Amino acid sequence: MHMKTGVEQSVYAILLLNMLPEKAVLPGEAISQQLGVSSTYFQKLLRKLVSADLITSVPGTKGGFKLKKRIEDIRIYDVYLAIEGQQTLYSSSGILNDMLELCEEDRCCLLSDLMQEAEDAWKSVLKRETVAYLAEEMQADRFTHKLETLQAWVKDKMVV
Amino acid sequence: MHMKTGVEQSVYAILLLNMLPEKAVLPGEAISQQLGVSSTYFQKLLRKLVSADLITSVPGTKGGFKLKKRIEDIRIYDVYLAIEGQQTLYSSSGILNDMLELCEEDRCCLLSDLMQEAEDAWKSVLKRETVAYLAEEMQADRFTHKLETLQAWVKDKMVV
DNA sequence: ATAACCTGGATATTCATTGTCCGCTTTATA
DNA sequence: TATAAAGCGGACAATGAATATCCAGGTTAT
Repeated sequence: MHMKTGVEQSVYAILLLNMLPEKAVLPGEAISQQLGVSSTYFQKLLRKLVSADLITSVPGTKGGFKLKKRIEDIRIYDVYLAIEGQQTLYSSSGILNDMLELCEEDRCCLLSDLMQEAEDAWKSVLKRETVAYLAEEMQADRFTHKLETLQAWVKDKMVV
Repeated sequence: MHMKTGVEQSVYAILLLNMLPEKAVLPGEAISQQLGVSSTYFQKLLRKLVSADLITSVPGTKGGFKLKKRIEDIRIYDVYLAIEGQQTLYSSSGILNDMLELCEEDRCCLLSDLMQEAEDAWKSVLKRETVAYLAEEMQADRFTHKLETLQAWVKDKMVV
């Protein structure tokens, strides 16, 4: 039981895209390189973010990706949902139904309600904070110099 | 990101063992059959429950498994921990460290704190209820007849 | 002594995740 | 208008964790 690495990667990709000036885009290849992840695979994750309306893509020369929403409007949960999808953390395998030989209408799982409640509690934390919250955290003093380097890199790699 | 099926299986195994009279044990083979799962694999899960001090095993002829704790003292979280272990739901892959070229002492992940909080919220629900709570749920009227059948099966398969 | 059970290690299988590849469309620019 | 650079989507391969099997040991009742 472990969260996909794509969620973390996507969050940082969004923080990168947030450094872009208006109208500019960043090619997927560049993003992948900066994150240090497989570019062909990360393109697939980027498309999931596009499908979830978190970012937009521009095809063609001078194409790339940019934010569709402001980071204040992107909850961590939105990123999780875009990458991992709707599947629940727990799903019954129906053991009890077999053990008690329950008919269709009586089918149940003693754990489902509790697990659902636990999952809701988990999600509620991810729904509480947005990516903007992380951007603020990144403004810590000890990072300022490093951040400037990163912003310079973005200016170098961005197009239009 | 999905919980192992072994957690659900283990919970129902514990409920089965709870039907045993004092001193009696139930062979692992019988348990697996009742749950409808691979017996050789489930033996491994049973040993995890033994390591976690939730159940005890008796080797030799007339051997088997029985509860070590009362189900009132077994939290759902205990079962989860026994099967899935201590690993956290989220662990940083250190992307930010690479992006900002942070030295050892500055290493950090913006997501870690939030994810830890979410996980704690999730765990707190699993820590709240015990297996006894599930046993009560199972007492629902519509199950009474089926439960008697199950208890008869336990009496048939138990030893000593 | 034997049979029935648990134990622990080595190993195989399965499956979701991760990663690659290719042909396609779109668009800036020469 | 041709070319190059980018995203799109599907087919496919590699990886690794979860699941499953097997076997050579221990233990204990009969």
